[in-house]
Amino acid sequence: MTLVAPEEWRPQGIDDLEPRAWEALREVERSVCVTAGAGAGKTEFLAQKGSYLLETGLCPAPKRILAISFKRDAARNLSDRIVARCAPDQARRFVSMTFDGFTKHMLDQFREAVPEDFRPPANYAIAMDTRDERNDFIRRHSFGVAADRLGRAVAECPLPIVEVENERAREILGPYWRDQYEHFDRAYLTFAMINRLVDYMLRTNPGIRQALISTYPYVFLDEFQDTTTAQYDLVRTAFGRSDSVFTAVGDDKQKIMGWAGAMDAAFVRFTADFRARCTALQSNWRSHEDLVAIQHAVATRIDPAVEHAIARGRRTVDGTIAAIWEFPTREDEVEGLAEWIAGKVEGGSVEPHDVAILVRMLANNVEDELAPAFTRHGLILRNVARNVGTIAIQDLLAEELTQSLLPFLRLGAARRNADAWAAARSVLQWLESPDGEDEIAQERAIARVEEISKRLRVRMGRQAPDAAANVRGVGRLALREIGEPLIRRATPSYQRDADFERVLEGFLLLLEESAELGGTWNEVLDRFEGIGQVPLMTVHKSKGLEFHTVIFFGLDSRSWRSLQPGAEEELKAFFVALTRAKQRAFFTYCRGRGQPIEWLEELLGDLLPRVFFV
DNA sequence: ACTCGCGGACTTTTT
DNA sequence: GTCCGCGAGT
Repeated sequence: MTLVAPEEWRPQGIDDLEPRAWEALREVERSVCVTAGAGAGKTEFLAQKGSYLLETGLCPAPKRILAISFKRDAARNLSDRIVARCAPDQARRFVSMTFDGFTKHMLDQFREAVPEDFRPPANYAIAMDTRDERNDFIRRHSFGVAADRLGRAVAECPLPIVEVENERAREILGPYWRDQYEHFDRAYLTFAMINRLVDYMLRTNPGIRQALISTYPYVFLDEFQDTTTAQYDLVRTAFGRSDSVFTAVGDDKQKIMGWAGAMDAAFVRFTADFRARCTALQSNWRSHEDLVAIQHAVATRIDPAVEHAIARGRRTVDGTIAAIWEFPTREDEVEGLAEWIAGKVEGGSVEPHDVAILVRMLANNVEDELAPAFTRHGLILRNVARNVGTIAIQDLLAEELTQSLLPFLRLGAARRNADAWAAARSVLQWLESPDGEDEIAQERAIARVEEISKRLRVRMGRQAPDAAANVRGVGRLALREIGEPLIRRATPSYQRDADFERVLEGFLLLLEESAELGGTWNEVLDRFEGIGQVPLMTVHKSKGLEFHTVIFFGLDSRSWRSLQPGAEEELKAFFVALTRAKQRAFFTYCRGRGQPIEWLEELLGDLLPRVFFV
């Protein structure tokens, strides 16, 4: 394998990196802490740095890079970018995992090394850490604690429990761990527990820690601002005071997970503990200049020392690009919103799926409220958090099953679809060798894609998507042709029948539902993917996404806690909503639902004018 | 039957 | 920060 000299290495797929990104990329001796604001190209930066380390041999075989993300699609996205750039034997040494994937992997590999007092049995199961389950425990033992506090305590108290200082926590956590191990048909571990077990195991086994350090001289941490105390403790136990070089990337201005345990001042602590050098990327590739100016005004309120981002997006719309829309009543607000979107869509200036409706919370309730008005205006609202069966639409679309079946269904619907071809081929590649071990022959892959899509084309040509049975049948045929056992083997979470069935049933239900309005197979698949529909989601779910136009619905104190100074994360949530927009951002509000926006006017002045609807 | 005060939920990811 | 439900008290 030929290596590139570090000074000759160039980024791939993009023209160039900004100077700050170059510096952070070339820093391979010392840990770096990179603040990547909205639209700064966080994932792209990590992908470039990964390629740099692998292609220059700065991370030589058999050493590896460990990249830790929070969400599965973020981990996969990063890994895909590395695979697209690097030679297979290099890409294989880039280990991109979720935090929970990494800790579970560690526990499974080194379970025997966990001290006996807390060693879980080999056949433990994963418990979803729901509020209901915690409340069930609290009721059974008559403890007077809130479910959220219990969850926090489990995550924050290191093992062994006898050494926990807080007496009350000790009293509750002892029974909690015992219950999880013994109360049910077998041991059920939550990810927070697994985190603590691995931390305990590493503290008591310096040899394993050494092996870990020597395997991973480089560690990437994505979305660092959301790291929980438990995760941070584990990272420090594993890699603190070692030579491993960290690249932590995130944006403290977008820290909106504090209520779920995200650590305060993560960047400050990290910088101190890992003697990291801090830098901030300057570009915003997402939004245009006028939006960036507004974003900056809010950013300054969050962090007075923040630099002004350099807007790299081009403005393509005329007129007002940001405003507060004020309506007399909630009904007017709903109607005005639907009418405005319908007008823009009919005018052809924007696609429905590029206009996002963001809410502070309770998206399901808002869906019920908005849907009738949207229907009247010929729009389809898509609440991405809505469950089909027992899985949320947004999660379903990111599932391996969906990602595997959809390209083939697309090819079944239309022969010419270059994107679907490429996607279908990479699905087969991944199924045949999930670890990228041996390349399947190009011709064979092409032949199989052709063979499978031809069978689907025949069936889909014969049967229009007009009966539920047809639609389900085609979905199942795609699964059979590609190979259910193959898909299940390649995806750890599909090993259990119940988990796989849950995703498959969701897939078939959404497909069925997408066919209810009739049309061609391609139209059905568009509807399945949400093309032509207006997405609705909470600000939290919108994190990391971007839309042409963003409309925040309900900027009132009933759904939005005080935006007063001090309610830091609320302001940050407002910032996250604002920064999802590429072109336009509006905030709706109706009189008689509180007056939370005074400070906004004071802060943004003419930048965010109020527009009165009657 | 009513009020008052208190506490909890809201916002989410993960094999 | 606000809403909702619950139990205690009138």
